[in-house]
Amino acid sequence: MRKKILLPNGCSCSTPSVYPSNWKIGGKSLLKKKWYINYYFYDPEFPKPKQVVIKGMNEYSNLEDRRNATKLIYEDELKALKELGYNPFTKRNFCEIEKPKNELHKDLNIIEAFRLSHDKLKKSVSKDYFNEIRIAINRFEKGARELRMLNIKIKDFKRSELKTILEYLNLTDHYFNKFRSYLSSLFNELVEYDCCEHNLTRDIRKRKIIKKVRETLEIEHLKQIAEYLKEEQPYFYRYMMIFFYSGARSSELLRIKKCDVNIEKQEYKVIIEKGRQHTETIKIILPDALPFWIELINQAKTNDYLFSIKLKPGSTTIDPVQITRRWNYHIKSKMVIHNNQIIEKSNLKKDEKGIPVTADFYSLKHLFLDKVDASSENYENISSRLASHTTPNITNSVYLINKKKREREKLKNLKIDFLEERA
DNA sequence: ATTCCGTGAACGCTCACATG
DNA sequence: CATGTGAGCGTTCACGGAAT
Repeated sequence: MRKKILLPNGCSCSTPSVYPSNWKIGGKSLLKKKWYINYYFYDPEFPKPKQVVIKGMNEYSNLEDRRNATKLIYEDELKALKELGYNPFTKRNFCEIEKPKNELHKDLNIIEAFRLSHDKLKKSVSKDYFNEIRIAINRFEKGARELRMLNIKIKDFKRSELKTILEYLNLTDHYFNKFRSYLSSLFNELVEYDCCEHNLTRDIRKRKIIKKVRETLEIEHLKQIAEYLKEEQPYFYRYMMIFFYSGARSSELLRIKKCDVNIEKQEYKVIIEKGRQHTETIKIILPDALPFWIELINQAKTNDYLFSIKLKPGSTTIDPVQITRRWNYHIKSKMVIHNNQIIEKSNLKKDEKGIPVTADFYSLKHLFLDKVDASSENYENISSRLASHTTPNITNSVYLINKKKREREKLKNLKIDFLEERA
């Protein structure tokens, strides 16, 4: 009996034989015969073996050529069987078939399943959110590892086990809930791919959160800070004024290019990135902010971002986090309130203690928006209009577009006595 | 030496929808 | 119409490198 040869994917074959058997040494009379290579292929998925016969060598009528051809065919066939996983039943090379390696299936362990599921979200969620989920999975994996729960298969994963891991992670209430929602996104995918029956997170209670009030500043103090920044950090001051008067997010402002701004119309456009759709939105420039915009535009080249490095026009974008850092660096860590005045910490006398400035930059936006609403009795909810949150339904309606246009025209004339020195 | 910027991680807030 | 949920975007902190 010839030896069986083991092949990829649990298949095997008999050692191919060549007819005539004395093909290597026989004389010219062999040329009268029809040569062939013969072997049997075994695939556990098929009940009977398949007999394979190859005859390509017979087109050579010279004995040497036929021998060589046979040898080549023989070697090629073996190579195809062993290395490419050629399967005579399916006529495909098993090893070259796109493996469902990246596919979700219920036998994956929980972390593998989470990671694959996470990968599927890439197309539909923001970069940030995608990243946050990745971070959450990392942390989850760490917990599961420490609890020796890494090897649980996704199909066997139990609510109680999920709960155990989550509890073990010692998350704050808020982050616990966030975590829960990250995992929920993952489970939604997993359920769709039949990896599990339910979205297990749904059965885990959310934790109660106590809302904190954001610290803010007195308007008077903010004015003083603005004065200070005007002298010491004019670019930051300029940004701050535009930010406050715009009602926009830093992430939006930092993406604006010179060509997005139309000074004559008092308008600029921003791109709001939500999911896959990036929506362009027109926002207006309030009269009080106009000088700052003009200054920026004059300093910028056409393709410049208005707020690049150092918050000056330039060719690169910067991370919105820079705004917070500036605020921390220049205000929070340097300035204190003393005798109801904002002063530099270093100017305090020895035994004097100031009240630290704790308000964060963003909280001041709310302060300002309140002010906007208050100073514009006629236009209720101006601030949300400034922020211009749109929904798809609204943008689709011509009537509403015109209405929005009219509203914008009104805003263009709105004056607010914010941070204005009065004579 | 000081200032600024980038990145990863953790955590916080809130709008816009879906849901009931 | 109130409430829950998903998603986007915000801050804080630590570390480290580049520019000035």
